[in-house]
Amino acid sequence: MTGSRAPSVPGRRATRQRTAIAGLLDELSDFRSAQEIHEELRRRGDGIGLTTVYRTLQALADAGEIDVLRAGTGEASYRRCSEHHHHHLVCRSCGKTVEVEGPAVEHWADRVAAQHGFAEVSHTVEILGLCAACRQT
Amino acid sequence: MTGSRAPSVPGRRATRQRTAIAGLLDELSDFRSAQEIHEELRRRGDGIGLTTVYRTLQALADAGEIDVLRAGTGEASYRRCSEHHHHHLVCRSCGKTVEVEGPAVEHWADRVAAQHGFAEVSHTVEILGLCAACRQT
DNA sequence: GTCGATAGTGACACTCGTTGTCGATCTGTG
DNA sequence: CACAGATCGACAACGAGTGTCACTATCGAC
Repeated sequence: MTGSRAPSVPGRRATRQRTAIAGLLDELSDFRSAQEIHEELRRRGDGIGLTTVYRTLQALADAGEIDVLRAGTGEASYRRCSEHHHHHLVCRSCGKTVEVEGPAVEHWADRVAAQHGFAEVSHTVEILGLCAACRQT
Repeated sequence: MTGSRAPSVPGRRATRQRTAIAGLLDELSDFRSAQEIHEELRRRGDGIGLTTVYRTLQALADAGEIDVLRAGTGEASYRRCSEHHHHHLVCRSCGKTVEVEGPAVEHWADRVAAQHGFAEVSHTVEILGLCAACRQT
């Protein structure tokens, strides 16, 4: 349960806009684009600029507070995630997201990279599929 | 006349431009963006339009003849690859690319997806690192 | 070989996500 | 409270990629 904490991480100051974005991210559980977040905030009456949303999301991502997912078009989506290393299982229809772990995958990636003389290894693993609910229809 | 194979896959006709693009892809072993391919062809004297390069690469990708990799910015890179399912180990400095296989990863992805009720599963796995040569410097 | 239908080409305008600019505004501090 | 500097946001700019459409090259038919 998230009681209260400092929702500002971007730079340092706590502003109305940053609080609003952080709050919305806490509510949402699936990946949302910057534009969607901007729209939702405006719908709620929070006057906020698109530029600010972009900058704040990027800062949060840089700080590791939220995860970024780049869709096929290169459009970025954001989501508040748990802190430990994990990957995502995303429904390609409704966007439902499940965090998954795979120690075996981590080891495999490191091993393969080492075999080819690569160091400072990072990796991206995303699984796309159709969730049970979306298949029903 | 028709001593060589048919390098055209996009639509059906074999044109000078398509032959040039296919030929260049055969030479290169690392991922290149559409713009880089366009520049290189022009440098060689092949008069070719950027639009045509984009369309041809996309058609080749749709036909499964080449692989697409989307960098952080969403910029797409293309590369002629082997036909069987594989993933890439890419040097983040020089772009050197190695094809790798990981049956364990495939199974893991399918299993995890099934556990959460997901079907029609696809996945992306890319490993980024610094190759031996780039570390030396 | 040459004709003609038509797939293909490419200069250009345009979309769209994202970033840069810069004066106005707000925050935390002294 | 006053102030320096962080932050905001309207707008312009950017860059990858796509749509348009008149012109051109390919290739099957003859």
